[in-house]
Amino acid sequence: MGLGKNYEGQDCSLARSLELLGERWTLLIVRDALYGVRRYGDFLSHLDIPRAVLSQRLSALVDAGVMERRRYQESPPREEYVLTGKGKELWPPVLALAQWGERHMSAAGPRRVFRHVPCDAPIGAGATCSVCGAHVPAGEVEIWPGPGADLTREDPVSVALRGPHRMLEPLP
Amino acid sequence: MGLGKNYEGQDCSLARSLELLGERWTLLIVRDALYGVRRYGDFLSHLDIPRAVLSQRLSALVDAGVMERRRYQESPPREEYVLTGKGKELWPPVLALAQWGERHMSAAGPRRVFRHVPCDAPIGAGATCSVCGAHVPAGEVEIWPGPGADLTREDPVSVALRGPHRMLEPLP
DNA sequence: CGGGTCAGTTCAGTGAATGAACTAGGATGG
DNA sequence: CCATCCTAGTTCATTCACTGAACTGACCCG
Repeated sequence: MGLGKNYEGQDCSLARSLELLGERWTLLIVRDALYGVRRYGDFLSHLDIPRAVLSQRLSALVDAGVMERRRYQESPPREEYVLTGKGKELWPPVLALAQWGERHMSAAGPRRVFRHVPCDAPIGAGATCSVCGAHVPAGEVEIWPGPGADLTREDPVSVALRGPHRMLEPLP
Repeated sequence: MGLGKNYEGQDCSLARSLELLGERWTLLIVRDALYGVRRYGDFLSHLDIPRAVLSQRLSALVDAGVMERRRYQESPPREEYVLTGKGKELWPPVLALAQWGERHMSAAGPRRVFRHVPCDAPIGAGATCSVCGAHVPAGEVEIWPGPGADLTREDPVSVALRGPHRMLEPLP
């Protein structure tokens, strides 16, 4: 998507968001990051994204302050990408889009189920807990495979997500 | 975005949604439709979108059951595009993305303010009313210009949005 | 030294977006 | 009745972005 090139005339915060997030692949990268994916190679194998695009998108997310690139070992030097606070706040829109897709685009039932850990209760509309009713931050969410989950993928991230997993905890 | 071409390997409802909604311009068209825009020419002048792209996107939205194309006058024959129930349910994700943009991408303050009409109260996170706490459907929302609004645009939709407007009501 | 891994970059080919011009059905006005 | 205008598109050449494959470079292991 033409970064900064087009949506500029739009008098709308949605357009501001989409200049960054509306690019192909970008929201899927953020979703994976929320799940806990941190390494270049894991994004690559889980998303099946061209390497050049992944590099460009990660740089854009870092430049926008949504992710942070940091060295997690010195020898050999290895970088990881983690969400900043700004990035973690993308959890409600990502969930809202996923829930819409689940209701309207997914025939086989939910692929993933999200639970509020303190309440051990499912999460409903607007990222609120169905028991305590509070807005649930990403860190209090556990991801479970749902009935519509695809069990054929063999990349490390897909394999790790066959069991429950706390969101934002490193994966795999 | 490669419709049906790429995100297919993705085991995720978000990817299903993005195959349709992740294409350039599509969510902005949905936003305008939520505001009440219905006619080809109004989308065109408000969005500054190439005609060919608008035609393709509207067709895709109609094919996906998000919008409905219908004749609103016979002579001369004129078509309008209105959101279906499935389309109106995109209001929570659209709002969530716009709110994120407002918090993190908009320096000048909110461009638009949304109010829950029965309660006359602002709408908060998760498309819930800040007074009654209920989930607010798009039809109960009124749009007001906010402090960051751009008052220089002169297309009919921008002009109409300088005053308050009930969402989904025909615009302009 | 040879082979392997990780994290990228480079590059040619393809497909989509863009803007301008064109089309078509009907209304409007003199 | 002819010229012009309006709305809603389609067509087309150009530009741009995405894609997949190959390549680079830093480092480790045996």
